[in-house]
Amino acid sequence: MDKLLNYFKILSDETRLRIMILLYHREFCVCQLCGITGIPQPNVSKHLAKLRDMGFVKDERKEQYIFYSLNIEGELFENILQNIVDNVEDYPILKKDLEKSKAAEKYIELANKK
Amino acid sequence: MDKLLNYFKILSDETRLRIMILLYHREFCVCQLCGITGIPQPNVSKHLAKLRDMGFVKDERKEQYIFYSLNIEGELFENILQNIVDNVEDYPILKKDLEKSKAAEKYIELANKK
DNA sequence: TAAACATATAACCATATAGGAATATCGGCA
DNA sequence: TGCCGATATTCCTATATGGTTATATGTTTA
Repeated sequence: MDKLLNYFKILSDETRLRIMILLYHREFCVCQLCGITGIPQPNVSKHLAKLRDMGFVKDERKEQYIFYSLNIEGELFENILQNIVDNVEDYPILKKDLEKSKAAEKYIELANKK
Repeated sequence: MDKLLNYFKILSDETRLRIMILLYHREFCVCQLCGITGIPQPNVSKHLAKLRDMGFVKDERKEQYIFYSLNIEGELFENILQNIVDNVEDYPILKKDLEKSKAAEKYIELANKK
């Protein structure tokens, strides 16, 4: 039951929901998530750590970057995320995130050049 | 988006999830919810008030009792509740609640006789 | 109208949580 | 090895949340 409650707790915070929806599409590194969402880096890292501890994402280092990806099993959770994505027109913040995520490489290059 | 976040916030608390799953089956009055779940009455009332304020349940007085019922629109939310019910074997607390709810009238009579 | 019951509210406490700012760690590269 | 960028962690604060206990409100009935 705790797992179930944790599902919902995770999704009940706007920052985490934004991250989860992005990761539902593909993996991103921390600086990409920061660039896309505009959320400060320590904040993103802290939420990712919580998501990792709860088993909802996994991380993998690639060179200097650490990429996070979803690590979910069970249809309920996937159905929820899919439904949100299907109705993304109703959630402007999520829609903008997804649009910006199409140029996600940019947020790596920018970080490198600064 | 707030509505969506509220969905998940509501479901991320065990007490509220138990209440919601019960109300997903049919309406109950406060004392029935207390009797079935064993949760203290002020506690149940407070959660119901929050659910009502958020628009997820509605109340209707019938004689001395106030009955609460679900007031949800949209497939996402119903699908979530349905999925939980379909897998109720995984959640012993919810299963026990539902079993006790079959004799829900008992908790009205008991209250009356005490 | 007074008593009994159903429900709601208030006061209080403990805990959890999220964000911001500063700093620490860690890996790659000059 | 020492610097730099990427990420993690710590400290602090403000706020929200849930439970418990006591009390208030409202309805029925005798």
